[in-house]
Order: sequence, then structure tokens, then C-alpha cells
Amino acid sequence: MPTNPYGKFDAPIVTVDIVVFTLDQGNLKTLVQPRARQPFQGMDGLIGGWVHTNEDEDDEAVVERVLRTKVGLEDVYVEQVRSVGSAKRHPEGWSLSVVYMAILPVERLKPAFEHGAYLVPADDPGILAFDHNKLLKFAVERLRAKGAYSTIPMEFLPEEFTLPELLNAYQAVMGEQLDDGSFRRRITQLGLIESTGEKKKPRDGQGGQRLAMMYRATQKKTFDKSFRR
Amino acid sequence: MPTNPYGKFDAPIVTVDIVVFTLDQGNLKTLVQPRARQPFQGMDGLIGGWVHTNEDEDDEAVVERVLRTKVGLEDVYVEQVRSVGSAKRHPEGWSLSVVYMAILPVERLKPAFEHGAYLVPADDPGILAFDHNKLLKFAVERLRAKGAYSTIPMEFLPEEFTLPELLNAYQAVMGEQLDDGSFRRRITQLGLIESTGEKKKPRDGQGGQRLAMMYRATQKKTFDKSFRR
DNA sequence: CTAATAGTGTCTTTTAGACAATATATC
DNA sequence: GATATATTGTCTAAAAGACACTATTAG
Repeated sequence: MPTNPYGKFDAPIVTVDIVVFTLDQGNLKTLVQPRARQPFQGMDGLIGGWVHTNEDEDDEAVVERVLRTKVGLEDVYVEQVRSVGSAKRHPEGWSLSVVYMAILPVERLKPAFEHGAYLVPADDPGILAFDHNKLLKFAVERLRAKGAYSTIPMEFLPEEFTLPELLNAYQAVMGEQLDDGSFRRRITQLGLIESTGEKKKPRDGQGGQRLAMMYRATQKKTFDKSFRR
Repeated sequence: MPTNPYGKFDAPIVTVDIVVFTLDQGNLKTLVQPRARQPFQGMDGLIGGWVHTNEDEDDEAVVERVLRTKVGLEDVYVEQVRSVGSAKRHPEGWSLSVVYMAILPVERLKPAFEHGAYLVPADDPGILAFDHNKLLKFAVERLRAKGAYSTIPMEFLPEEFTLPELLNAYQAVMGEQLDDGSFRRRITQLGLIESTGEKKKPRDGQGGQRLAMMYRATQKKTFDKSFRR
């Protein structure tokens, strides 16, 4: 028999909502999904789901389950953004949502597309269900504030990447051009990346130039347990 | 009849826990309070309480109500730190806590003391109920990371304060000495404070030196709606 | 006079970035 | 040879901080 520990009044709804960021042709985009159920059935919303107290170990486990079951994604870099709770934001009652942002390369989004999700520009997502436009703005702010001076832009790329690709990722996050020479000098001195020794497996069929060296991150992380901006 | 929107399984417990920071003789301290009820009855814990879905408008309203009813504090600067949720952290069930930090001058804590709360060193609080030692660490990290480069140290002082007092607050937050001349130059140029024209109403009875000018913050804020470090 | 507050000048170090020049590798 | 990648050198500007010195204003 399920319990309501609140006894004399209604229990709040507790959900996670995940802003899945990716880089699509150099543009910052977010995953949205038409809602399967009421309320806001058929309307686009962030990737979200209720906490299942009988199966989820903790809030990060909720995120993992929701990403896996709703859009088929696993082993994703995620980081908590903040929480938002109010009596009005959900028509069924007092609701608290823990907002997370996730980042991954667009190549890994196929399962999400097969689940009916699709990409919209992060700065112009259209009208979303609930207060998801506001939640998205929180995540974009956090990404831009923190991303430029961290390893976050690497999460937009596959495990192995070239320096021109990494430069593009930083530029997309910061929204400005960076000097090539200065960027290379800085990024290689920081010790955050290491060469694989390989050269570029040409992803595009341009042909006709020097092949770029492949790099990878020196430390691998999916969850940002440390918490700090 | 209270509802459990979760239907088939237990509803999670939702609380806020507030780390109330103050500066006591130049030392960073936190308010703790012996718990009135089970679990952990009699043990010290952060200032916290359950979300009351029938009376709280949103999560910040929960913080205001908890501060007012548990320790008699009002009009306090507060800022969300993060949320922590898991099946294990509360013996009565799956529990999610939204952690806030609050900052105010020690002179305003009298009501809290009358409610049985007292101050402990923020870095050495003793053993607290639940996972409150961990939550406190999150808040201290955030304070130190963000505090040094923001207006946060001003929240430790009364509305009007002197530059030597402000210098002390910054030093306490950063944990290091600052150069007096450089500090004055920087802080007066940033436009964050303005002189009141008054001179120090001597709080201490030292006597025998030049009186300090009084300053106040140019913008007043209690809730950090903007959210950003 | 003494002592805390206040205001200034100068110096160094660091960092970020802009800009330029050149070299290398591939088709 | 054309082009994207790679490497290096130099210069400037901005910011932070250390240190020193002087001035002011109260008891």
C-alpha cells in the first residue's frame, strides 16, 4: 500500500527535466519531445519524468533512467542546474523539478530521434510545455557561464576529435571567434587533452589538405560529482 | 482528502534545508538547531522543513516560512545551492532536499538564539543529522567559490558599514589577507557601494583614532533571482 | 602624540588575446 | 600548387597584487 508521508496534505510531484544539448553544424541545439500524455499532450517538452521511489536510488539515477527509457540514451555527461518548485507550475498539483543539463555529440542522438525526439535551436525552441522555456533558459545561462572555462565543450565531441573540431565547439559555446594559434597553445598546455597518435579519419569528404591529429580528453567523466562552477 | 499523485508507489518527501552563514568575530559560522522530533530527535541539524503544499507558493516561499517559523528570521539574503535526493538519506522514505544558503549579520541572529539555535564553525560543525554535514560542505564550497568575486560578503554586514569592516568580511570569506590600499581602490571603483556621508557610530569603545566613513550597497537584494555566479 | 582610517604612486607578474610569420602534410 | 593544419614569436592591454609612502582625523 503506497504511503503519503505528508499525511494531512497533498504530496508534491517530484520530477527531473533534462536539457539535452548538442552541437548541430556549429549551432547549439536542444532535444525536445512531444508529450505522450496529459497534461500538454502532444506539445513539445524537455526530456523529463517523475521520480520513482520504488526503483530510483537517487536523483542521478532518475536522470539515467529517464534518459534511457524516454530517449534511449546512456553514458551521458550530465550536471545539475538547479531546482524549481511551485504550486502553479503543474496543473495536477504542487510540483518540484530538478533541472539537469546533458551534453553529447549529435552522432549519438539517433536513439533519441527514434523515440520521437528532435532538435530545436537552444535560443529559439518554440513554445514548450509547463515552464520548460524558463528551465531551458536556466540551462543555457549555466552552459554559457561555465562552459567557456571548463572541459564542457569537449562533451559535444566524440571520444576522439581534432583541434579544429574542439576550436569550433569552444566557439559555439562562447559565441565568438577565437584565435587559432593562441587557442592551440593554451589548450595543449592545460593538460586536458592528449594526442592519440592517430590522424583524422576523414569524416567529411573534402580532400586535399593536411590531416588533423586526433586527441582525446585526459580524464573521462560522465557525472559531475564534484559540483562547482 | 489528501492526494498522493504517485498512485502506485510512495510519494517522496520534499524539504528545504538552509545553511545560515554569519561572521562571528571574523570566523565563518553556521546556524544549527537541535531537532524537535524524530528522526534524530535532539541531534543538531540545519534549519529545515517540509514543503507544505497547502500554504507554500513556491520553493522560495518554503525557505521564507521555514526561516520565519523555525528561527524567527525575515528578509534574509538566500540563494539556492543545489538539490540532493535519494532513497537512503531519510529513514522515512525517498527524500529530496533543496539546499539553500542564507547570509546575514550576527547582530540579526537574536531571534534564532531564542528559538534554541546556535552557531558552530562552518568548517567544523560537529556531527549533524541526516546528511547535513554533506549539505553544509556543498554550501561552504559555493560560498567560497562565488563569494570572493561578488557582493556576497556585504550580506554579512549591517545595512551600513565601514570599509575596514567590509575588508574583514572579504578576508573571512576568502580566507586570506588582502592589501588595504589595493582593496579600497578596487572596491570603490566597482560602484557596488556608496558613501552615506555619515561617519562611524562607534560600535566598539576603542576611542582614539580617526572615524571611518559609512557605506551602503548601491543595490539591495534579498533573493538572488538572477541565478549565476 | 598615537593610532586607525584614507588615498596614491609605482612596480611586478600574470593572463588573454591579437597579429604575424612560417612550416607541414595531403591531394 | 592549393589548402587546411600546425607551430612559434612578438606585442599589447588589462588585471591583480605587493609595497611604500603620505595625509587625515579623532581622542
